[in-house]
Amino acid sequence: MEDLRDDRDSWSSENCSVARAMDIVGSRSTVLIMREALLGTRRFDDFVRRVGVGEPAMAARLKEMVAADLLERIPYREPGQRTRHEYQLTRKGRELLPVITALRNWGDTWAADDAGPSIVATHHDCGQPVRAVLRCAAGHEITDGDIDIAAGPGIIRRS
Amino acid sequence: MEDLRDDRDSWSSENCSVARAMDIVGSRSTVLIMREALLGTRRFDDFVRRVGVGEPAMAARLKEMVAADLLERIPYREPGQRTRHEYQLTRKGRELLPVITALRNWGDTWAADDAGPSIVATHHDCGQPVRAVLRCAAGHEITDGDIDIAAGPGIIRRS
DNA sequence: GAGCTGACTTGCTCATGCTGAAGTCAGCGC
DNA sequence: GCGCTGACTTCAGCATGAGCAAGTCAGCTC
Repeated sequence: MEDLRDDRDSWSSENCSVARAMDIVGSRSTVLIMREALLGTRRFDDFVRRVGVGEPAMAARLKEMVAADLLERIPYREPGQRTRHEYQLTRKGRELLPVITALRNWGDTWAADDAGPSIVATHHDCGQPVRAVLRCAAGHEITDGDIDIAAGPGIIRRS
Repeated sequence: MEDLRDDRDSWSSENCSVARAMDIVGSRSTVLIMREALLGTRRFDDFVRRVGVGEPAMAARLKEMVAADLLERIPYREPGQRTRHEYQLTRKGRELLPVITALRNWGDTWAADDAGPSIVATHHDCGQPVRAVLRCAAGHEITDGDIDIAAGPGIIRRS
């Protein structure tokens, strides 16, 4: 199969999944909210405190994220309390875990302070640290540079 | 080992690798420049055309990325041409491949148009598609939710 | 030495994201 | 039925990012 990189100008990146993903989760606060949500945070004021963003910004971000179907706004009720709403991850949101993990791995390696990473994700079954790695469908792990770029069905060729 | 999520308020996210990574590669255009760089683009005007961002913004972004050590500005000379500069990925930049790949996978699943993805990364050796997956150091693949959060050496406990 | 081209820079304007302070609003506890 | 609390909203105001148009600058070609 041809490697598309050999003729990068023959195709456009109009239909680019990376760009589309960035349009949805491209802002710093959205990513940090996802980090918190993946760590289990659900309530408005916890998000505000833990992400370190102001209330107006948080309200706006959460509204966007519910509209984008990353979070779901669900009513709940603790005994003796009135009904409130919490923000739960949808499947679409939960599937950002590899993205956040890859970002955390990279930050641990290239942007951590001397003390090292503050948190480590570990495999529940064996306790070993978890990382985002590249793997092909045949099960081979990818080491630097073993990748070709092939055309997918949604490619838009330039005239 | 305790799961930190059980007491999320006992530690702060001051020293957060995700936030630090976002401070460096958090903007849409930076990510799209990384996409292009990982696809092999090196020259200023190619970046401008392929990323679809204006020249002033591109010049500013590239300068930032060189300062952040994601790219290196290297002089080169084609025969009959004068000396120019190209932008080559550093190791720090190349190691963002899992992040971009995870983002592309997610975009393919959740934000692609009906035609499907426009490009597919394949393993050079076997031709199978490549994905970013979570794996622990013992080699187990992580399926949804098998993750604990443990304290790392850089954790900052709240007083 | 005039023109061309690639790689920027400058200047201006618009849009977005965030901040801080203050206000609103809905119920449960009393 | 008054106050409290959690969850917001409203209102300036600032900083950043991006767009477009135009200008600059170096050095190779002719």
